[in-house]
Amino acid sequence: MSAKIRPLSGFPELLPAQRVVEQQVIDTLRHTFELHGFAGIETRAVEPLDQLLRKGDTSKEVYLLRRLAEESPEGHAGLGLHFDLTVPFARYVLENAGKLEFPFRRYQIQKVWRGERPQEGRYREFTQADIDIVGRDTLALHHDVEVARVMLDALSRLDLLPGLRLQVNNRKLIQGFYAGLGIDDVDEVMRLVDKLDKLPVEQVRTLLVDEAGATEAQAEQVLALATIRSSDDSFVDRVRALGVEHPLLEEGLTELAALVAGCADLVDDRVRIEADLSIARGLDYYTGTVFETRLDGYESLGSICSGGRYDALATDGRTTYPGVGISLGLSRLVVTLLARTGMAADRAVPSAVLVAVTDEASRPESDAIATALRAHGVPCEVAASAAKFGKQIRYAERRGIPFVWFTGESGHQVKDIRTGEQVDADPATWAPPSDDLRPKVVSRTDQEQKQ
RNA sequence: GUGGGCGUAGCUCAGCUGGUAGAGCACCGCGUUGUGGUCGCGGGGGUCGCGGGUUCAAGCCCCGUCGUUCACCCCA
Repeated sequence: MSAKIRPLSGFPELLPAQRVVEQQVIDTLRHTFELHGFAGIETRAVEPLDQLLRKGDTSKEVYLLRRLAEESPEGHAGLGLHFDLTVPFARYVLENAGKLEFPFRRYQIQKVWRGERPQEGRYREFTQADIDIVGRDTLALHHDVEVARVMLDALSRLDLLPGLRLQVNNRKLIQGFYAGLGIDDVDEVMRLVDKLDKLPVEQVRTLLVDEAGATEAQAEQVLALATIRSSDDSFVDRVRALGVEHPLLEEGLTELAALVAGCADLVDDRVRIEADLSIARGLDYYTGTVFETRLDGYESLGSICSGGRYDALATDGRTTYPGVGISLGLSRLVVTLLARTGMAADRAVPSAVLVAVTDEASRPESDAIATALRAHGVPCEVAASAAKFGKQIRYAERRGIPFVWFTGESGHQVKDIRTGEQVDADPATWAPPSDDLRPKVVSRTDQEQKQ
């Protein structure tokens, strides 16, 4: 192990005090998902290559698996690391269809891998938190509303986040509108419209005409649709005012209006929902509702939480399992937030107490004190060495441990090293204030107040 | 995959027209023979990413390479 250690970008790793923050987010997500009755599952890290590549032009993103001494003609095992949790979930549903109850609601918080060129918020290994609901043959629209509501609830509970907005749209609405306009290359137009948040309108207009073969009039209407956004169902009238007619458009309008209305009661100043008719999503399997989520002040990150309705992702040829889901980019969110705000836990270890060791001969007595504290739920550790008490206090201070326990001729005493206050205490009953029991995340606003 | 920026101590960086590698912070020790933080004094730490070239002489110039970072592509 004397080889030179080099960092590897795109595979983010956290320090202990940062991991506390991530763990807290994971705990909140799991708690929220379970409150809504979603079952937790984990799928294997690898899928057969043909499964992974069904999704479309993602082949260059997939990490292949091979043994060092691979001898197969292809030179690999035909397996790849999964690059999202939706495709493996679709496979899982088909494989276990006979044992699952539908509609099946599950959450899944796991690592995924993509062969990306890393940059802020883009990693080669990262964690996603997905919720999906899958039905057999049919899945009612109210489940689209449900996944949005669950994720809004989860985001609301993550009070370390800045303001954000869940942007929703509907593929039927877009496709119906484009069909009503007589546009041929619907996918290409959607792809170009998706660039509106990066390119100026005029440039997108030019691209629509030059690359997607739209007429000037069609481009005009496409852009008019894409600029519509509203936090209530007023977008419906604005779309109708454009004068385009198509049955699919009507269906999309109805669905989107129901979705926005169905989430209205969960909105507050920090967490909002908005119909944004420029949202299209690149993935081709979405068939109705689509979601994206943007953090205020973090627009360059892109979406931190995306998903949508997919009516045909999972099918065994005889039965189709339509689904709707949404995926939170946990790493994108947490790693970026940590880096930009310096947010972290107030201590790097769980210990609330450091039990001092007077000399090595009496270490068993210190161990016994620690055992007594743990017996009633106080996380603690025993000093690593019987160094001078000043050193032991510094040991605690460096780690952010708020209390040090001393045992001497005068009996047991516990010292709050932040105030210097030292009092008599009984290891069988003493506990720190509940605020000090676990590491606390120093929140965004706390940090701003300190500065 | 395409294009640009940057690699000097654990961290942030300085290093002049090439001439014997520096600062601050952090870390360790002592002052302080068993209760920290302040202060003072002292100390340990660097194949200047790596390889080659030019030169009497390269951290500095040239080429390559690796790493990293940003933008594009795509996406969580």
